[in-house]
Amino acid sequence: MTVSSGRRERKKAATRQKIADTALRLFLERGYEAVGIRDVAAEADVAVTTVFSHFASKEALVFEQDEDFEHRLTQAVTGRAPDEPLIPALRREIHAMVRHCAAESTAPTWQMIDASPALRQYEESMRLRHAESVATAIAAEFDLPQATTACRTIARFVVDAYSLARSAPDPAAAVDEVFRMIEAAWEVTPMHPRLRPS
Amino acid sequence: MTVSSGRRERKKAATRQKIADTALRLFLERGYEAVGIRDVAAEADVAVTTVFSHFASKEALVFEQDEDFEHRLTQAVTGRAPDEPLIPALRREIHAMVRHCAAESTAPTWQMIDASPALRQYEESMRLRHAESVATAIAAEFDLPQATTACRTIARFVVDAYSLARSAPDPAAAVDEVFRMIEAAWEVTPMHPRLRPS
DNA sequence: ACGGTAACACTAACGGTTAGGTTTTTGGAA
DNA sequence: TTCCAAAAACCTAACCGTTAGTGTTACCGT
Repeated sequence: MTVSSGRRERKKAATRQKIADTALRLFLERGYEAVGIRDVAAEADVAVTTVFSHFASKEALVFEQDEDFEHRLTQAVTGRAPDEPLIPALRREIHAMVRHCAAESTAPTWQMIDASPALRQYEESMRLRHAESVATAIAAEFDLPQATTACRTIARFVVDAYSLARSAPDPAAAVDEVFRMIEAAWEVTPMHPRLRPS
Repeated sequence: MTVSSGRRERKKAATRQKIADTALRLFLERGYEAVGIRDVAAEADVAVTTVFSHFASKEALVFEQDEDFEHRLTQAVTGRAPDEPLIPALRREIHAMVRHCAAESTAPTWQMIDASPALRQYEESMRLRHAESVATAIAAEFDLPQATTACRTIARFVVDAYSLARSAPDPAAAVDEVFRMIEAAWEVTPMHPRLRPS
């Protein structure tokens, strides 16, 4: 029933992937703004409406698999070692994300993103959505019924760290610098267990 | 020469204002997405191209005068009393801005903004631009040649405070809560004069 | 084999935005 | 006053992302 075992789903996934691959290739070849949705659809040999049935917008084509960064962040919160404090766990994950953006294979894509205001704006609002998820995960971690202002603030600061680091001359050092500040902010929070022994 | 006496500029400003007023009125009457640029232009009795020569986008019509929030923030940094510390000055200004959004007269506009994803996204990226200006102002205040990561981080946190407070149940309390965290972050920054006696 | 439904296609449009080129208004100089 | 250059506004026609409406095909469970 739910496991409607797979040719249909495989074909759907294949179509989606073909669209994403084609789009990214064209964007890198000719530049993001120089390529229209109609170009992508034609080159991928699908209808324009099919493109939009797989991706919510032109920008979403670029951030195809990056939507799972949200999952990695919430996972860093809920799935960390039992004794690992929250902030260092988040720092590790942000470090990994920043490193990934600078990696050989993905670097041209990120340069393209940095060069396009539309893409930068899309990424920022994507990160804001992610921050809300992180806030919820933090709240759950501390048995709060819902995300408090402190949760949401820490989450926001964490995605800020990513954003600030990416545009810094030394991204890794910037992550550490921002996280020193986040750690300090965290310590004046009701959630910080500074009064609880072990 | 530069003072090319004012009728031209006054007329231009008047046109701009008429467009902005008409747009806001229509948006509030019929809803933001239900009103097209062509409607605004017709009602303001100008051409569509004239609208776009005064405003960069449809969203910009709503944030007409809010561009000067940027000025108020940088002013809070550079124009504060000689002995007033940086963070409290910024907190005062954010408090004022949040209060302004909840004011009787502007409340419907802000409700409209909250109801429209396009407007919320536009506002967020506007605030990010503002954060960069604030970062530059902070850097100048500490005789830095350019904005460091710490400057940019504090600036980002400050605009986060605004954003988080606006969506909190008690905005004023939220500003204070977030600023307690910002203050803590500020104190672990190289710029904090904790080692300098008076 | 069959009926339902998910995926895809096609056409046509909508709405924000811009390019092109023209007309009107304005400020200042002859 | 008269005339000119520049600014402001206009008009038309499109471009491009996006969506609605309406089929058509391919797959899945029965």
